[in-house]
Amino acid sequence: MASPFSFDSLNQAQRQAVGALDGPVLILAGAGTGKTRTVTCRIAHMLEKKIPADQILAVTFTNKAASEMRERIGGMVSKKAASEMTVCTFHSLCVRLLRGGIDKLGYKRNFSICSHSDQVGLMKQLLVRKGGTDEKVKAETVLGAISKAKNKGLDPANLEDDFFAHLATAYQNELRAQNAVDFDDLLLFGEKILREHEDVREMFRRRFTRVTVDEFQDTNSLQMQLLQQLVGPPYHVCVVGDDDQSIYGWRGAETANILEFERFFPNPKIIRLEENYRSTHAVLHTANSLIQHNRGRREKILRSTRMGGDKVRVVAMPGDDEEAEFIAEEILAAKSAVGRTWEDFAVLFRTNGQSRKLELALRERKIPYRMVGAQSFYDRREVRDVLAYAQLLAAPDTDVPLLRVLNAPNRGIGQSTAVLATDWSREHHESVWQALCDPDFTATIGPKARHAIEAFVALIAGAKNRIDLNHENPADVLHGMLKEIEYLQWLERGCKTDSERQQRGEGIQMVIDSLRAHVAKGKKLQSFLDDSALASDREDEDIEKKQGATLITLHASKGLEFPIVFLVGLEEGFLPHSRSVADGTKDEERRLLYVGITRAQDQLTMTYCSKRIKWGQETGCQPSSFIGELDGEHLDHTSYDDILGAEASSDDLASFFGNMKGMLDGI
DNA sequence: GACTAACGTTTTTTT
DNA sequence: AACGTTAGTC
Repeated sequence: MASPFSFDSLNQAQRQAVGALDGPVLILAGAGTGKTRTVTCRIAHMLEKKIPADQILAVTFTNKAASEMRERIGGMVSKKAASEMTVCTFHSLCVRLLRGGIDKLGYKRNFSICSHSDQVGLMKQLLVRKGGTDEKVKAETVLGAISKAKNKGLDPANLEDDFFAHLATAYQNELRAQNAVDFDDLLLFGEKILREHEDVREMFRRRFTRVTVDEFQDTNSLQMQLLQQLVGPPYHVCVVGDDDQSIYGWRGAETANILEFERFFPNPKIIRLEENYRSTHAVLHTANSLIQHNRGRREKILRSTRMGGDKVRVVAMPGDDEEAEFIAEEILAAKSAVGRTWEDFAVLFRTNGQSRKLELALRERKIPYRMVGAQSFYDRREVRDVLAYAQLLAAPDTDVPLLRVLNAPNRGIGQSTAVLATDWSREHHESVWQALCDPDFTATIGPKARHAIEAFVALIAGAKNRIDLNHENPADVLHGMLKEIEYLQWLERGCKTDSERQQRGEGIQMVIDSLRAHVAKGKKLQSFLDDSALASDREDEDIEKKQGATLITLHASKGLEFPIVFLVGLEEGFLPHSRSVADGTKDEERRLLYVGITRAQDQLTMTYCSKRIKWGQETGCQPSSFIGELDGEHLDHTSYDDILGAEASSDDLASFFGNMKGMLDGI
């Protein structure tokens, strides 16, 4: 059969997966088994079988993954069909649902989505208001508990801790008063509407007859409930995932969804993709030997299609300095000897804090590198501020963004005035914005602050009118407003370095440009804010363009692959992390290491140190207990000294001096 | 209301 | 070591 998606190049199990279009299907796709290719082929197959593109729904974990999948399918079949499919995250699907029907739950359809920083801002406010005296709880802790409850289908108002329950109730009331929802509410409310309104549910089920969920091991129970509402008989639903790569349990991911799939959708076809095209036999054997120590998994053994391969090295290091130097030297040596490109190398670590020494060592040797993750774009101050202003132009009644920029730049509305406004708004059951607009309120304020408030209200209202009434481009209006208030100049005054100043300016420009591009596509300001709130937190687009060796956390490395991988800090307390040992989630740490190992295509080196600088203090380290779980057959357990000694006695003098230099530099 | 100094904290990260 | 937060001062 001649197909647009090269059916011939698929293996037995992959073909089975592509062919099984009807009824529930569970695809257990091990690392490197061609999961993405299989899923995209399967959807292409649907289109070939004349299933209308607009009936196909594919749910991914991130928006980035969604656009990638759409692109791949577009390349296989027609661009047109790909654009007619719905490929998105659970959250964006729910936004669409709620924009059309959230009024059923008593919210207005122009609701705003509370970003993470908005949530924290709101909770901090509540803590001050409710906590009063000595409560030492952090906003993130409370929000975490609320989120966990929501994702488990529990009411946060019934949290065990009375204080938390009280805060949760206040938090929810506050959101409702501001006509705002948080990320979890999107799923919660979406599920509720589907469950309670048969007409909406039936409409969705007729609309989407074929549902695919990718990265299923990362879904939580709320998402599972949502999926159940979304999919009706005859249950043409396909989920794809790997329980061994479930590393987001701390965020509520339920491996039960994948382990007990048949409980939710009876008699599924279960297809295992076990043929690995990525790694050498040595790497894969080592990975398999580790993951077998986990209980309660869907048994599967990855088979390598690439026999042999270099031994996996485990290297004992004296300290973290030597570890960084060693890896930098190894990269340098392998680059010139075997003719690798910088992009072939990756260094994986457990915590972001472990990257600093590595960065220094690489920089010293002029090895270009790219850090994935580290500083979140949407956490940058100027980005948050500008988005807050944009939010005010769309709906000024949302308090958190308003309070955020009320005095940024300083305009003489300080903390005390902000508190007065907030109190007034609560007493009168209105938003802070309404309070600021209310002459009865401003009359209670001193003349200086009153004039400042009037100017602020005029600024926002004027800009909003230019968009709503004059239909000017929101990007121009926002840009003009920032210019007018000299926002950038104010920000720059607080900068210490030129590069910092430049970065701030770029951040502002990026938001404006992004808004402009959005408007050019014919979308509204509100939809820009939705997308920004739901956008993946990282500047992913830029990372791929950047050149160099990759420095990345184990979590962020999932889904990626590299010819040569270094995995650092295999020490008890780091991997497994001490907190996870305390929480009794060591299995997840094992999966994390498993994910790290299976990133390697050709060569893998794991290191551990006897001592390490932690929080500015030298601490002794023990090798990770996971090292002992690795099967020795393809393992080469050595030490830093062994390797240096061996190289010194060989004829490779260049390498010897290279290492000497490395050691001296490290002192 | 704005600025500075001491203080405490530090896993992973997406929506 | 490095960051953000908070309390205290001008």
